[in-house]
Amino acid sequence: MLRILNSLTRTKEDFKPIDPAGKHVTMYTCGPTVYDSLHLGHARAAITPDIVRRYLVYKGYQVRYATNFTDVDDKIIRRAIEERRDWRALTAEYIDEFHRVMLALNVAPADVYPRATDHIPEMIEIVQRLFKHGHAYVAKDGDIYFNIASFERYGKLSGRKLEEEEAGLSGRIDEARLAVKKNPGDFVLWKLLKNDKPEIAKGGEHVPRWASPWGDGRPGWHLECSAMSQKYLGVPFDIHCGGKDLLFPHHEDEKAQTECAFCDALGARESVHYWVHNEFLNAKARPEDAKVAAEHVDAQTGGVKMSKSLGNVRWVREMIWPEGPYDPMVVRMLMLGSHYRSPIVFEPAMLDEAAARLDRIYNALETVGRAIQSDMTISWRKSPEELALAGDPNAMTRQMPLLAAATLARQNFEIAMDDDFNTAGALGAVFDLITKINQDLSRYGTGKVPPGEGASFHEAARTVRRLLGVLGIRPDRAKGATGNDAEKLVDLLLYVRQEARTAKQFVLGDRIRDALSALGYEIEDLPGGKSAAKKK
RNA sequence: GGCCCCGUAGCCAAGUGGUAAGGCGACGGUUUGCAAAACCGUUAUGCGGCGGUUCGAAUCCGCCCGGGGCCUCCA
Repeated sequence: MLRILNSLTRTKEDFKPIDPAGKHVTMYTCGPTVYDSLHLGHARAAITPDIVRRYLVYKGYQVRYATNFTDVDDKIIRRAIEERRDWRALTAEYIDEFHRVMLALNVAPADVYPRATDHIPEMIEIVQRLFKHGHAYVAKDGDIYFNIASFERYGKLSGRKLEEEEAGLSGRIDEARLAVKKNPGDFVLWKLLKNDKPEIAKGGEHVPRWASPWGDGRPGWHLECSAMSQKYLGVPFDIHCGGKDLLFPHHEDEKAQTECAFCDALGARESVHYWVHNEFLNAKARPEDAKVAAEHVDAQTGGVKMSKSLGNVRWVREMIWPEGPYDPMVVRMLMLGSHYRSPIVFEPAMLDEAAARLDRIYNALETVGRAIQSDMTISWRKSPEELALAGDPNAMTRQMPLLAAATLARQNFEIAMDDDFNTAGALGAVFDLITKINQDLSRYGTGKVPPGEGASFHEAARTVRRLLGVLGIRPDRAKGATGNDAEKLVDLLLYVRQEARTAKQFVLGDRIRDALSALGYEIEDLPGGKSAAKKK
C-alpha cells in the first residue's frame, strides 16, 4: 500500500484515488515562472513529481498529469522592460528551454502544459464566482481581493492561524496596500493596471493587460492554478505537487479560491486530496561568488540559498550535456540519493559521486549484456523459471539465488517506494541486486556465462532496467555530447590499439590509452582482446 | 515574534520501538601485460549532548547545543 506524507494533515496517509474504480489518478504541479533559465532547484521540483507519477504508473494507475507555466508575473514584466523585449517572446524562450531540459532529464511529458495567459477568461469566471459567494471584494483602490476571513478553513494547509499571521506581519508589510484591504492577509485576485508599481506602470507595451468587468489589468498569481487545475483535472483532484516555498501563501490561497469558487459542487470537501511538497536544494557558496556575503553562509554546512541576488545559482544547462560536463542522468541520480522532503546542500563534488553511482549501474548492465549475448537459450517468450529449468539441473541450482535476488530487489524497492517515495531506499535495493549480479558474474573469469546459464542474468538485468525506469533513469549509458565523427575516430584508435596489443606492443597501446584518457575517454579492455571507450 | 523541519562513519544517505540499508572515498588482497571494471576484506559497540520512559531507544518524552525553512508573488 502506497503511503504519502500529506502536507494538509502532516501525516502519512494511505493513498486512495478519488476514482471509485481506483484506476485513474489526477495530478497537478506548479510549474516555473518563465523569466529565466532553470536552476538545480527547478530540476528537483520537476523530478519529484516525475517520480511520483512514474511510481503510480508502475503501480498500475492511469495518471492524468498537468503542469503549468506562469507566464504573467511582475518578474517577467520587469525583465521584458529591462531587455526591451516583448514579454511573449521572453516567456516563449524559457518555456522552450524548460522543455529541452526536461527532455534531457528524462522527465516524462505532462498530458497538458497550460499557460496562465491562455486562461484569462477562466480566471475571470472564478473571480465572478467568488463575488457571487461573497468571498471577493473591490478594494478602495479598485483592485479585487479575496477576503480570507470569509473562508473558515483558511490556514489549514500551511498550519497558520489568522491572528498569528497578523502578529507576525507587523512592520513588514506595505502600509499603503494594507490600508485598502480588509485583512492584512487578503490577496489580490485582479490587479488594475493603474495600481501597478511605478516601474511597471511606465512599462508601456511591455506590460500585459486584459479587459475584465473590473477594468484593464491582470490576474493575481494564485488564480491561474485554481483555473487550470479545475479545467484540466476537475475539482477535486488527487495529488498536488510543488516546492515547499509554495505552501504558503500560494497553495493556501489557491486552495481557498478553488474551494470557495466551487463550493456548490464541493461541499465541505477538500479540493486536493494529497499535497506533496519537495524540499529545497541549496547551493554551497563558491569562492568566486563574490556577492555571497558572509552573513548568508551557514557556518557549519556552508550552505547558502540558491538565489540570483547572491550570485550562486547553478543553472541546469551549465551542468549537463551538451553545454556542461555531466550526463543529465547524473543530475537525476543526485536527486534520487536523498528523500524529496530532505534539504540538499549542493556542492559540485556531489555530481561526481552521483556519476560514480551511475557508472556502477551501467558497468554491471553492460558486462551482463556482453556475458550473455551468445547464450541462445534466452528467449523473451519464456519465464526465467522455465529457462532455468531448461538447462541441466546443476545450472538451474546455480541460477536460483540470482533469480531470488531479483525478486527480493523488486520487493524491497516497492517497500521503500510505498513509504512516501523513498527513492534512496529504493536505490539501495537496486544496488543490492547489482552487487549480486557482479558477484555471480565474477564466477566466470572469461567474461562469458556458459550457454544455458544466462537466463538468471538476463532476468536480473531486466529487473534492474525496469526499476531504473521507475526512477526515471535511462537504463542505457548515453553516448555523450560528442559528434559522430569523434566517435568514429575513437573507434579507429581503439582498433589500432587492439592491433598493437595483439602484437604485444604495449608501450604504443598505453600511449593511445593515455592520450584518449586525456581527451576524456576512459578505456576498458574486455575479455577477448577488444576494448570499450566511455566518455568520462 | 509565530509556525515548521533537521543533526546517523572521512563524505552523501536510508532507517521513527527489536539491536545501524546502500553509495562515494580510503586502505589491504584477488584478477589484469599494465590498467579499467569486478570480486573479497577492513573503514559507526554507536546515531549532536545530558537526562527520562521501556525488557529493549537512532527511533518516544524533557531540557540543552548546533543548523535550516516559511511568515504577500521564490521550485
